Formats: sequence, C-alpha cells, structure tokens
Amino acid sequence: MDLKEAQEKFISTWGAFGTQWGINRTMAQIHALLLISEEALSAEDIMKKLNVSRGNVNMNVRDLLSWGIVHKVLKFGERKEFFAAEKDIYKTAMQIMKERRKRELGPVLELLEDLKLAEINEQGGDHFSKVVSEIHTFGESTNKMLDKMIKADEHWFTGSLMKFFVKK
Amino acid sequence: MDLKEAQEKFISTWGAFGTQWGINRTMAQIHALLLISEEALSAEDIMKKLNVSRGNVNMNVRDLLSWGIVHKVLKFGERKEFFAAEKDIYKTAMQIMKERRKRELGPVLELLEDLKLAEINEQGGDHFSKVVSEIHTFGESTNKMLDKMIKADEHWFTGSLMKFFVKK
DNA sequence: TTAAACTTTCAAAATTATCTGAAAGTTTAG
DNA sequence: CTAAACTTTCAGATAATTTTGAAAGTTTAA
Repeated sequence: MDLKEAQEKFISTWGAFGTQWGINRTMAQIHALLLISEEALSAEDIMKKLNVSRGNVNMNVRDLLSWGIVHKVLKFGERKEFFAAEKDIYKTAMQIMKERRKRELGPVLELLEDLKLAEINEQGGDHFSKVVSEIHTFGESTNKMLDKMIKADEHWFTGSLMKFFVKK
Repeated sequence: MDLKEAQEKFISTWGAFGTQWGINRTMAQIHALLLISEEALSAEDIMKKLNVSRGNVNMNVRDLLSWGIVHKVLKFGERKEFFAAEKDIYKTAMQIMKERRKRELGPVLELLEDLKLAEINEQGGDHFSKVVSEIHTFGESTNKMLDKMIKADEHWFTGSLMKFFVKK
C-alpha cells in the first residue's frame, strides 16, 4: 500500500464513518484530510484533493470551525486563508463532546424538565411522568460526568481515569 | 399541557434528536413511543399512532430488535406480535454503547491497524503514520474504557464512577 | 479609486436516505 | 389440508440532505 492509497483509504473511511454519526460525508472527509495534512490547506487545495465544489468546501469548513476542531491559519505574504485541524486527537474528542453536550444534551434536558413540570393528571399520566423523570435523572448524571471530563486536563484523563477503569 | 400533547412532544423531539446521531426519525420515534407506552404495542398500533406504513414499522422495529433495546412480547391468546422497549434507561444506554462499539469502533480500529502495518516509506509518510498511530492509541483506550463500563453493573456506574467524578 | 484576489451565498440540481404499499411469504387454527 | 391472520420484502415513489456553480459580496494591493 503506497502513501496515496493509504491516505485515500483513511479519508474515505472517516467519511463513511461520519455519516453513521449524523455528520455529512464531505465534512468528515475535509476533517480527515486536514488531520493527515502536514501543512495547512486552502479552500482551493481541499477542492482539488476531494473533488468537491467551492461552495461545499466553504460551508463545511465553516462548520468545522464552529465545532472548534479546525482553525484558520494565515500564511505570511499570502492573501488567502488556510485551514488546519487540531492535531491532538484527545483535544479533538473533548471538543466534540463539549459541543455535542451544549448543542444536544442541553435542549433535551430542557424538554424533559418542561415535561416534568407539566401537570398531567390523566389516566396513564403517572407512567409517562415516571419515564420522563428517569430519563431526566440519567441525562443529568451524564451531563455532570461530561462536565467533569471536559474540565479535567489531559493527564487526568489518560492517567487517573484510565487507571480507575483498568483497576476495576 | 395535556398528556397527549406531552407525549407527542416527547416523541417528536426524540425523533429529531435521533437524526442528529445518524438514527432515522421513524426508528427514534418508535423507540420513544414504546418507552412511554405502558403496554406492549403491535405493528398495527404503531402504524396508527405514528401514521407510518406497515413496511416502515416492520423495518424499524426489526432494527430496534437488532440493537437489543426493544423486545418481542407474546400475549396469551393473541396471534400477533407485540413490542416493548427496555424501560431501564441505564440498560438502554449501555446496550447502545455496546452495539455502537461493536459495529463502529471495531471496524475503525481494524482500518487503523491495517494502515499502521502498511509500509510507507515515502516523503510525508512519517507524518501520516504518526497521526494514524495516535488515533489508534486513543481508539484503543476508548475501547477498553467502554468495555469496562459495559461489563460493570449498574450500581458500580451510578455509585463508584459517579463518586469518582464528583470527587474530582 | 479600482480591479484583482479571494470568500460567501443560495436557488436549483443531484444525490442519498427513507417510506410506501401491494405482493409474496409464513404461521396457525380449525 | 386450507384459508385467514399475520409478517416480510422490495421496487418505485417521496422526502430530505447535500452539492454545485455562478453571482454577489468583501478585502487588499497598488
């Protein structure tokens, strides 16, 4: 397997994998490409490598920026913008957790709170309230746990937490 | 808010939420419906409540069965099959973790191993190998951690692990 | 200024994922 | 058996998402 082949395999698998997690293929592929790219790349570079349109690259790069896992890089003497992925995979994972927590877990917890507060005295209302409460409790625990994980430093994660799990 | 309204809100939010995680809306909605349903439901019941076709219900219920978070229930004296969701939300979450680990993390780790093994001596090959190795290491750690979590009992999760995080 | 270099936008087109429903398949009661 | 009750399948239809590309917008060098 030569380098080009290996890189393409990596990019396309990363892309296919992304779609299973609700991330569009191109976005995942751009991320993969930037991960394995030593240099920061311009929109033009990405277009050529992945064979996608300018608009598509623009939209997805902006999305990756909003997730905080890709950054703009300005090259001295160059007018155009370049992009580079956060190379520390641990930081990347934490950042994705953080964003998903904020964007998704938050709103769901809010809904569950609303549903808990709603007064439901009808037949069957007890069961519904019980299910909602249990999910809410679980969600709150998960939320707290994620919070700790996100705030902890890397050493703690790879050190103490891993030891905790291995010990078990 | 009356019960019906609350239930519909729950089902549709669960559905919308699912799509962000690569789960199709109907599947997530069926799951939500079964979660809040005291009785097991037949395909017919689900069709009526969610207003979807027989084929769609069949496909998605089978999918939920394959994830191990919905079970068949046979009612005495009835020929048709009924379905009920696992009601323990902790067990459900563990089951989903377990399946995602098996279906997705496994294949990715395999790819990363293949890429690590491939001999790449070209210019730029070092960087590529380094990235692949780091992701692989991270993936292996995650894999081990998930393994412990899945094998541990519920008490351990809500007890020791939570304490560990709160202590921190 | 201004014009070239570059980025963003977004309506329409292309693609992909999901859903329908009727037909085929299966099971069971009698 | 056999016919009714029920489940599964899957080709085609529909819906949702993604992509394109050209036009509009912005920035900068001179």
